[in-house]
Amino acid sequence: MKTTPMNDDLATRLKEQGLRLTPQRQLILRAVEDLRHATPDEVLAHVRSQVSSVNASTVYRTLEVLEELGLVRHAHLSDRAPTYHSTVEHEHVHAVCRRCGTVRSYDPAVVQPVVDALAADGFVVDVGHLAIFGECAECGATGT
Amino acid sequence: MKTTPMNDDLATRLKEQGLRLTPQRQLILRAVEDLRHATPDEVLAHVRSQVSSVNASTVYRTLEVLEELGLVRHAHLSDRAPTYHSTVEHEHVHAVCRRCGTVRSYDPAVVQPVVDALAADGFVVDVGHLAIFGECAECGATGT
DNA sequence: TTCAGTGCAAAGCGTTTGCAGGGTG
DNA sequence: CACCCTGCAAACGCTTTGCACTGAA
Repeated sequence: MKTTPMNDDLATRLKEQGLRLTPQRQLILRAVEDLRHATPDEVLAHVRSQVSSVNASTVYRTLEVLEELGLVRHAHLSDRAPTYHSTVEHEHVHAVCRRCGTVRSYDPAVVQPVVDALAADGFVVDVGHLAIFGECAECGATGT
Repeated sequence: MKTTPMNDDLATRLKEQGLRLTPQRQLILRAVEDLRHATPDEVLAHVRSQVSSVNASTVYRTLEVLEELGLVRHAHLSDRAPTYHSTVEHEHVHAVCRRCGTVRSYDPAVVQPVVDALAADGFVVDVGHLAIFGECAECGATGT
């Protein structure tokens, strides 16, 4: 198994928690990074394309661990499965077109006014989790 | 069955679409209004507390119809079931504390800057669907 | 050698669907 | 009296869980 910066990070954080470094955990983290935005199912498929026989429950359990370690994050970009992405990328806000399903990423600065407004109330917004639904330019232009 | 303004609205809109006014549809719409924010399951329980034997599938099908008619809306305030609310109330944005689960409603004005920013991109935000996750003042003050 | 991690299978939860009977318009 | 709507039951998609075995440290 090759060593990458992210892998070192994984190994370190796992050790801190008394957890173990396994091939599955490395592969699943790599899959999330490669796919950029992926559901557990897509992660499973990606991992299986490299190594046979990885179980779905392992993917779910691993994504949970990786999220606790702060290496991945998830957001709900559809009514169905959640979407995971690596925290190596910059934090971003998702805008999802409900008509065509396209996901656009925006800089967190876009929602800063909202964050500030709610902060006045003592509410701390989890920007990375934010999903904004609506209709994109292409779909809107096409008319209804 | 009593007649209310909302019920008249329901009857009218159903007729426009060639659909039928049934006791179930009236009860389910009323339940959503009474509960303010409710999952399909909670709506079902509420309706059943008044009339026995209403089926879950009827609730799902009816909520879908009511949403198409523009009488109710839904947002995803948890990782599980969606939450429905009546459109009689003013449109509002939801802020959900991930720690205690409390849902706070905010005026859409709070997110206007975001709406404007994305509008510059041709993206039309569905404000009513928006759910902002984070941590509320009480939970934040308590420390981690 | 220990105990965290895995695969497997079954169950869980929320939701959808096919069908036949029932009630609205 | 046509046909929309309902209840029922089964199936569905995604996720979680219990258990015994495996393998990392």
